[in-house]
Amino acid sequence: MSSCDTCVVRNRAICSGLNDGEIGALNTLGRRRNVVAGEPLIWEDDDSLLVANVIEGVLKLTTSTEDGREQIVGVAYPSDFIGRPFGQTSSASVVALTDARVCVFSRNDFDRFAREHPGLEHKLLERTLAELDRTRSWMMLLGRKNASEKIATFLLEMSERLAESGCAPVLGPAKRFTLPFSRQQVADVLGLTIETVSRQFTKLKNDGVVELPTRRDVEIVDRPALVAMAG
Amino acid sequence: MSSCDTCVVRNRAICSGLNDGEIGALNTLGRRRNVVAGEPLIWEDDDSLLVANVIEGVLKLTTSTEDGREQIVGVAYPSDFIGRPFGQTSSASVVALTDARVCVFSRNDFDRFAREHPGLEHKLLERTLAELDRTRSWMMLLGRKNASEKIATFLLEMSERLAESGCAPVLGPAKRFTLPFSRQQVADVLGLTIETVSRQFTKLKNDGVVELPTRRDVEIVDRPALVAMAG
DNA sequence: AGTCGGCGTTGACGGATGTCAAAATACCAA
DNA sequence: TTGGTATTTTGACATCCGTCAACGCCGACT
Repeated sequence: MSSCDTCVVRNRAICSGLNDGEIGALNTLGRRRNVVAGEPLIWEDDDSLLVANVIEGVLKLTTSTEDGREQIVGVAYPSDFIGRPFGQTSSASVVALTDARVCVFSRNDFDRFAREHPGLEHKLLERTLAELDRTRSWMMLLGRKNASEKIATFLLEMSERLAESGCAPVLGPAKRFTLPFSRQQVADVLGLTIETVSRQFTKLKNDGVVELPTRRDVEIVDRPALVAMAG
Repeated sequence: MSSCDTCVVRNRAICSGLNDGEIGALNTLGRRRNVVAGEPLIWEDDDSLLVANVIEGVLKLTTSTEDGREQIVGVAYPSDFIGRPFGQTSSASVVALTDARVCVFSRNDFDRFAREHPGLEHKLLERTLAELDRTRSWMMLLGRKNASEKIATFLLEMSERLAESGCAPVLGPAKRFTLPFSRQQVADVLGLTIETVSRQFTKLKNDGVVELPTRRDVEIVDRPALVAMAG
């Protein structure tokens, strides 16, 4: 039996552009792989050897300078596609933030298969265009927003992205959620230092806008205030 | 006679994925349009009504906050594709920086045509993936680089992008070029203020790294220094 | 040529955020 | 529970860059 038959992201990932026969063919090329939190899957500037669909978990895409500064340039959730097809090298590293399960393909196999299946390429194109939109709006945040606007925008985005994963019908943004990021990683997403992130979180807590029961859990108490802060 | 026959970007734009018959069909959907410097072509958050290929000139893609802050999130050169196919709204405004000539299509027409021509969609996918790579490396700049690193990186990128336009065989980065940006626009690309940009330019000039014969012209005198500064 | 207006430069100053260091807290394993 | 470690928080201080204001330059137009 094809493992695609039981895949929870079958209807949301780029595979949804394929019929049953095509899925079967693609299935022979890919394999499931578990990645534990903190483990890298793809290295920046390495030959782009593999691509993958995220089945479960959250991964970060990062770029780094030689002197060790890091910027998180993307976050991959279940059903997202990662890796760089049709190119020699990957421009970002991919590292699991939580334990994750992915469906990996060799880049060469995937490229060949995709070129023969326009439906798959179309889904990938739609996804890539959407990711580009999202990335561009993040550039606005990085270039033009101050620390408190960055934090507010970040928390609102998290409450939306982390709610989407459920299959429930349109439940809206989550009021309470668990961040897949450490404070340092939040800083790496927002182009801030860990100290600034920490101070901003403390301020939001003191102002009664959010509650922070643990290091990773967030409860949004005053969403309108957050929206106003996000700018 | 099809205007595509004489199009200077015919072999570099996404149209290069089409044969002569297909080009003829696409040609009936599109029309040439001139855009004068400063004129907008697409508005942020508007219904995405048109897409286009850039034939000549340079255009900026921008996003803005309600209170008027602006971030340039992309720059389109000849042969680049602009607009948002397969989506309802565009996430960025497009405004000409120089007088420009574009080949525009209604989004609906283009979407329909693209879905029927996988070769075109493939070219668009490759272009979108490359643009996403470029955008991500720009996020690193916005989030983690300081003013002098930003300026150095910017000038090096300009010297490469502005050299590419020629048909000459691999002439390498330009030593001397004319910026399509005002100082304010450079600031909007880099997430800085016009004053900081101006001071950094002056410093580079005083240090003998560049010469600035006019407000728009740049000559790179000490490229290795610039590369070292770019981080 | 003279004048006007936009753009760019320069200076003085302040504040937001980074840096460095220490303390506190949460998490984990025994 | 307890101890140990990594993470986070907090504080003091430094600095880079933004803000505000004045001035200068260059091109356009009469």
